[in-house]
Formats: sequence, structure tokens, C-alpha cells
Amino acid sequence: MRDVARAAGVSQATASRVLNGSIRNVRQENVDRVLAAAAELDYTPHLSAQAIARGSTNTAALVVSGVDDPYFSSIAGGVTEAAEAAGLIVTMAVADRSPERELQIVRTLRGMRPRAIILAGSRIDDPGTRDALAQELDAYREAGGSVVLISQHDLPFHTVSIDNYGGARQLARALVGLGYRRFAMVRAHVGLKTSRDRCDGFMDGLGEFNIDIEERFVVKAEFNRRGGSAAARELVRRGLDGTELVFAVNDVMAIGVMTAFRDAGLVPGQDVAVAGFDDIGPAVDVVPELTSVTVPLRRVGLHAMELALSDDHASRIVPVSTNVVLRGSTPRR
Amino acid sequence: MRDVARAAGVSQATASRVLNGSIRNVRQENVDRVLAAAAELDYTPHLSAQAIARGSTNTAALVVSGVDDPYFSSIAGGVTEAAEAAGLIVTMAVADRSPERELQIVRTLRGMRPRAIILAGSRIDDPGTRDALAQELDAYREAGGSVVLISQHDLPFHTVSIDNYGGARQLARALVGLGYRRFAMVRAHVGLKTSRDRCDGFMDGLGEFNIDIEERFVVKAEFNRRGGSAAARELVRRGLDGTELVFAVNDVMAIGVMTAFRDAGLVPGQDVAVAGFDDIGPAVDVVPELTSVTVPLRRVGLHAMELALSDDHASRIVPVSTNVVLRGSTPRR
DNA sequence: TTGAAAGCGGTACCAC
DNA sequence: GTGGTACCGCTTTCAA
Repeated sequence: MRDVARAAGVSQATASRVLNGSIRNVRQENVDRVLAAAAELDYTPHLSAQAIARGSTNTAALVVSGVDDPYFSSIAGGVTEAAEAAGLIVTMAVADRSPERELQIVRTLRGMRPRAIILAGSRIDDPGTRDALAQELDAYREAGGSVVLISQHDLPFHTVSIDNYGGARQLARALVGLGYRRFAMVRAHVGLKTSRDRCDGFMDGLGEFNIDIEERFVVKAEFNRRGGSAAARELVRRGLDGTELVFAVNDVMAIGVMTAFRDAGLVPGQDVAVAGFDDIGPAVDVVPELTSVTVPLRRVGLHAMELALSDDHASRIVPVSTNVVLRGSTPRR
Repeated sequence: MRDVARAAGVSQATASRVLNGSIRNVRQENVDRVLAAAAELDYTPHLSAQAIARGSTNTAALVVSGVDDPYFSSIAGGVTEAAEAAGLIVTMAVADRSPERELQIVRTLRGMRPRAIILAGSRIDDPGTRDALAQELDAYREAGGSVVLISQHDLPFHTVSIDNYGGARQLARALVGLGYRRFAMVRAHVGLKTSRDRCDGFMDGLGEFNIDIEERFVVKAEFNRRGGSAAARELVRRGLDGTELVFAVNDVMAIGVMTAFRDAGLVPGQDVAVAGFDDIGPAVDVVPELTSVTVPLRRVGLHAMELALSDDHASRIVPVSTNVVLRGSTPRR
């Protein structure tokens, strides 16, 4: 920038004014000269320098637990869209591996002094790590940052809350309404609150009709497609034994379940019904189309970013409702 | 940091040494004091400040044309994995909208002074914008940055080159080998080099057997699932007229094609075969499983990052080979 | 309207 | 080993 100023024959202060900041108090002639010089020298403002001088960045950080997963990539899509609209650059980190990793990521990200940190799908449940995370986030907010959680922690921060419990409960009711009585469930490990809420909702929904699921028909697996397949194989191994419908706590798992069933010679929707949760795009590409619970993922991302930018100091909770969609994978019995 | 130094009773220089930099030339006692003070004050180094002082960041930028697309999210997964391993933070931007947008993004990203800028799936083909992009990237490299392109431009930068042409050609051969003779093709607009290469390869592959595709059986559509569906509907409208197989230039389009066919009362694989390209995860979840050409997307991302970090000055090209996988959607005739 | 100069939060060279 | 100090690239008073 010094070079630009020199080339334009003005002071650096003036150059700064026209290149960024308030153009209005600069004589037109100088504006032009500076702009010309900048173009000539192919000048790009050094964002870090700006950040340090201004005391604030135009960055937002997003932590997901996997980009490959349509669930997160849809949310990421919403977040980036909103960020872009607000003129923010988004930095994305994948915490997949472990809670420790997530904690470390947040710590690093904090160093960038982003305007906001958005956490989607954290898997932290271990009290120790969880407190450490909370403290880290708190310190960040203390320093002026804005924190948004997407449907997970019960921590005192802005939260976009997906109605996992309610959606699953509605789903259970709807399925019973279709005539199903004997269920199996594919879930993730207990540490994952999203999975837990969906299970609880589903169970309670069935409970309304005095239906229960036997222990042996509840199988835990990884929270992804592979996990779904593995769980389905496990169910087949244990013996489906009259099970009419398998509920998987998310669509990618449900799709894995369907594929594994097919591989085992069972026709999904016919021999055994399958239902999932999230209503991700591919849900309608499989055969039969997957019954699920719609979660407006992209919108969740948008909301998260909006929340992040609204400088409400009180930690708000934005609820996002879910909606059952019945499709071919759960025909009326 | 000044506070930390003061609290520890040492100079800021020493604090800097222990917090970052070389710990070895500091007396153990002071190391401990500084560390303690830092923990107490919940100190986090200001990355921007470090960047400006050191003259370099630990950031890498990734530009994709859509996060929702499994193609890009797989690549993004690879990139972030490699970045993480190298201790880099990745900044992701979505250029979806337009070439101008992409150009603008690169310009902004450049301001962050990332170590590398990785461009995946750019859609720029308009000579004007394209040159502007090239110039922008060149200036960036001139300033010490490292540029990596993923399978698209023929620009003088590091490139991870996916063998689109060869893969499509192999696919064509394999399909003819299965007994197919009458083809239709679903492609994106001409500006998209990836699509173009795949079309060319496929055509040339058929050409080896003196098979051609009539103009009316080639339909252009958006490079996504919706585009695929629309194209399939268009084909049905025009009259399939004996078409035995539809080749879509990527899997998401192919999946869209299958779903649309099914909606039109046609059974994919039976009434009309379908083949795609990329071999994304969901390819094996649809029924029948989709014949495709495997592209090791995640690995592509890893390679890209490696290329970015290898400070080879000569612009290298890393070829990534592709591999035909025949599945149920294209049964032997 | 413009320029000089004092930072912003660190790093690193240099002398002690 | 340690501290003083000159920057890094830019913003923003403050005076002129």
C-alpha cells in the first residue's frame, strides 16, 4: 500500500482512505490516481493487517464433523450462503476424529478472531472435554465473539434447535398409524445427543400405543452409511424375527440399512420397511423412496449465521421444526 | 501477550519465545511461569498478528462450486484432511453462482495471504473472465503463493488432472462390450470442460466401433441432480425411440436420470440402462446400482494439497487415473 | 481534504 | 538466556 500511495503521489493515509474506509473525504482526482495505481500494482489489501489495525476480522468459522455427510454439507451450504451475503469469509474445520480434536480446533479458530464460531454436530459428551469446550467458547464470547450451536449442546449459547425429539415422536405415531407394530432401531452411540433425542422421541411415540422395542432389536452403530449397513447385517444375523420396520436415526444410516438388506436378499419396503431422519436429497433417489423426517438443513445453516450476526447478548434459541414425510419405504400395512 | 509477559514477570520477547517460537533458549523456570500466566489469562495468539509479523499465514484456501455436491464435498474432505495434517486452517468459498463470483472470491481470498489457493471445478470458460482469473492467480503466485487447479483449466499452474477423457472412452468401450449399440447422452453446457472431456471421450470410444449418437439424443442440462431429471424427462418427451443406454456426464445427473425414468414408468437397467461418472458414494445405494467411472475424489483432494505444499516452482501436473465399474444399471444385453 | 504519527499484537535481530 | 527495539501492513486520530 505504501507503494500505491507513493505511485499515486499521495500519503499512505489518503491511499488507505480510498482503498478501504471512507472515500467521501478525498478529492476526486486523488481517488482516481490511487485507484489507478492500485490497479497498476495489482494491490490486494492484506486482510490480516486490516484485522489487526481495525481490531476485527470479516471471518466466520464453521466446525462440522464431516464434510462428506450430506447433513453437514447442506448446513455448510446454508452457512456459506449467508456468510457471503454478509460479506464474510468462512473458515471450515472438520472435527470428525474426536472431541479432543474439536476442542483443539475451536482453540485454533479462536486465534483467527472470527466474528462468529458456529458448531454443528459436535460429538462432545464426555463431561471433562465438554466443560473445557464450554470454557473455551465462553472466553471467546467474553472477547466479543459470537457463538452458535446447531442442535446439540445444552450450553448457554445461541442455538439453532432442531426438534429431533418431536420429529421422531411424530414419525413413530405416523408409522403406527400405517399399521406397523413391531420395530427395530438403529442408533448411534449414547454420547451423541442428536441420536439420543431421536431415539427417545421415537420410543415415546411408540409408548403412546403401548408399543416397546426389545433390547435385541436396538443396535448401535457408527453415525454414517457404513454404520447403517453394519447394523442391518447385525439385525439379520440376530434374526429379524417378525420385525416390520427398522428406524434408523438418520437417513445416511437408513440408506445403508436398505442397501445391506437388499444385499441380504430382503426387499426394503416389502419384506421390511425402513425409515430415516433428515430427509437429505438422496432419500428420494433410493428405491423405494425413503420415509423420513424433513429437517430444513440449508435453512438451519442460514439461521445459524443470522443468529451469529445478530448481536443479541442474551443467548437465544431458534427452534426449527421438523416434518414427517411418508414414502414408499413404509407402505401401509 | 503483553499482559502475559507482565504477569510472568518476563519481557514480551521471552513470552513470545515460549508461547510460539523456539522454546529451547529459555530457562525452564521462565517457561513454566509464562505458560502458567498464559493459561491463567486464557491467552490465544492472534493469528493475524502473527501472520503480519512473520510474513506468512498458516491458511489454505479452497474454492469449490458447491458444497452440497458429493463430488466437491469429497474433494473438500481430502483437502481438509491433508491441510489438517500440515497444520493449516482451510478457508472455503463457494463459487457456485457465476464466473464473476469466482473471480471476486479469488481476489478476496488473496487478501488472506493463504499459503495456497486450490480451485476445484471452476466453470470459467468465457475468455475474458478466464484471463482475469489467470492474471489474478499469477499475481498471487508471483507474491509467493501456490496455486493448484483440480481438473479443469489449461492454465499454467499445478494441476491435479482427472482423466475424464480416458475414463469416458473406456466406459464407452466397456458398454459396447456389453452389447449396447444405441446411446443417448446427458451433458452440461459446453463451457464446462469436465463435461466436454467426458463427452468427447465417450464419443471417441463409441467411434472406435463406428457408433455415433444422433443429435436429438444428446441433451444439455444443469450439472446437478435436477439437471439430470430434467434431461431424462426431455428425452422421454422426444421419444427414447430404441435408446438402450443413457450416459450422464456425472453421477448426480445419472441418479437424477434414473429417478426421472422411474417416475415416467421406466425401470432403469431394464427398460433403459444408465451410466454415470465419478462413482460417488450414493452410486451403490440406488437401484439398480449405478455403473460409473471411479474417480478417487478424496485422494484428488489430498494430492491437491500435497501439490500445494511442495514448493516446486515448475507447474506440475499430477494425473489421476479413472476406472470403469460396471454395475446393475447396465446389464449385459 | 490531507499527512504525520501512534498504535494493533506479535516476531526476531542484536547487544548485553 | 534475556530484554530492547525496530518493524510487519494498515487504520485512525489529530493538526494543519
